[in-house]
Amino acid sequence: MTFTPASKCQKCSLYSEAGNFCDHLSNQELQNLSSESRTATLKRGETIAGEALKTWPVVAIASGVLSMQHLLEDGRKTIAAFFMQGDIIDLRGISNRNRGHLIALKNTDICRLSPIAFEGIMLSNAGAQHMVWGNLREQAYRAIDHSADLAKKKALEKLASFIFECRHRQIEFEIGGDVHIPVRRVDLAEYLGMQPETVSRCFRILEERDIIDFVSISQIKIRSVPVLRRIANGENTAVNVHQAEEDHFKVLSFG
Amino acid sequence: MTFTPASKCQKCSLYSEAGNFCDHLSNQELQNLSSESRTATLKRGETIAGEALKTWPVVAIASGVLSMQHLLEDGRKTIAAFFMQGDIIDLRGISNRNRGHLIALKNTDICRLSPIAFEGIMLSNAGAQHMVWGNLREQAYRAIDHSADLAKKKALEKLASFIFECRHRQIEFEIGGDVHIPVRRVDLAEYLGMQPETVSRCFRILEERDIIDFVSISQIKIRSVPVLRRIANGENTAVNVHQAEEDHFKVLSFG
DNA sequence: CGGCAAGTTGAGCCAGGTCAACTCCGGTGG
DNA sequence: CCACCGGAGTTGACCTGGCTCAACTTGCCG
Repeated sequence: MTFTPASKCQKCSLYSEAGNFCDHLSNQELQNLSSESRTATLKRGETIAGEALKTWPVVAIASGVLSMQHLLEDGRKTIAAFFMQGDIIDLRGISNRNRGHLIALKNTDICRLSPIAFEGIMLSNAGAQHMVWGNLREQAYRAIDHSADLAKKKALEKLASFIFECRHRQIEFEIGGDVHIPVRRVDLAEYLGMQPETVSRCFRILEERDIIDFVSISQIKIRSVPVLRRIANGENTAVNVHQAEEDHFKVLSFG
Repeated sequence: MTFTPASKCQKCSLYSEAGNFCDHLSNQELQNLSSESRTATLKRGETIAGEALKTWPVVAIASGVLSMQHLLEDGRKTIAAFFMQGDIIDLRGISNRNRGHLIALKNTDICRLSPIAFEGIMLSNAGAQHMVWGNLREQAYRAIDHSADLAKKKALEKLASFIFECRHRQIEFEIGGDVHIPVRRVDLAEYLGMQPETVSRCFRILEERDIIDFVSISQIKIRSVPVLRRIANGENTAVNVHQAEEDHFKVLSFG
């Protein structure tokens, strides 16, 4: 029952798609890392147990979506971050404080990397180090940007930002122009700090104003990138186009 | 006019305080890094020019507070993250997108590290790599936690969380028990995504309920850590103590 | 084709935003 | 030493965006 690395790695996107972590490794490194690591598939709603994270604090995502969820005492739930294909989550030295839980939002393939093998590669393989370092920086600045979105933006603006975030993160060569929303409305609401009802209403507003079209519930087409961009950037004029029209009608009815 | 590393480094906290970056370097590394790097002092409100960040994208903070600020088109401003002593900000490959600006919130000493020297150290010095890696992870998870705070917490809960964040980040051996708020009310409001007026009101509520005391405007004493913790964790019972009393009065006046 | 989860729509309400007035405090100059 | 100033913080009164709750529609799966 000895597996060669190839058997589990060759069909894994972390190895087979350029730019991902395992793509940077030498055969020797891959062989070693592979034999010391454990793959798993999580179904939607499943979480990675806290115990498992202590011995396996480094998790690479091969496909799907993982979320970092925080739960308040009274049941309010927040999705603080999304992790997708290619992201490497390094929780070493973090588990002791009351961090959130890693929960799958759809079926998700992960690979728990051996911390020792991982650390060794990080010291000896400049290319791999560069990639992981860049990924972590990306995670950090993504979280910082997300904080900025949550802090002062209105619901519509947050949703517009989110659509751009999806577009930016999805693999380029997908269906031309369309943006894929990879999570349910509820998850989206928890990520953006709003209610599912509000998400629904805001989508409808964007649709009514011909800024986006729905191809399916999770697939949208941006009809006017500039307008959506201006909304995301908090430009009042963009949000108030509709408002201005209403004012116009009021003036008419008064005259 | 040749400076020995000692002249500018020996009085710098990045070198002199244990655990910071330069403390991990060999004399040779320090000498090299020092001669290739540039120190500077920013006054409150001053920013690091975008141009400078392209050639000097790695900034270490020796003292003071830097903020990452995002500006919306209509003037709304957000502080997305704080950076303090010991933090290393690595903006390589980030400046192209519309990230925020680095603005000092008080007089701040920084050191712009030579990217080349920095990269070299990261590849050869395991201890330094470990420290920087840990610091970046800390930044990432701090931002993720902050997102969780912003998303679903109420004003009072956010403020309580912030007090704990301050307590956690300040150097341990400071004035016993007191928590130092290192920024102005306005900055705090921008960080927590609320109005300065609301910050003020919430501080007053915490004070009225004997949960905190003000030693000075920027120095508070936590009188009940458990209660403050419960508020920060979003436990309704903690927030509603006051509410319950009011209900009681209502019942009385009705009877 | 029933049953359940996900999403949408509507009506009412409240936490916190907004605006304006006021206090407090450290610095400055006569 | 006091008068003055400007920036920071506080307080009060009012108003609204988005939360809440409840009913409804839609779509998926066995």
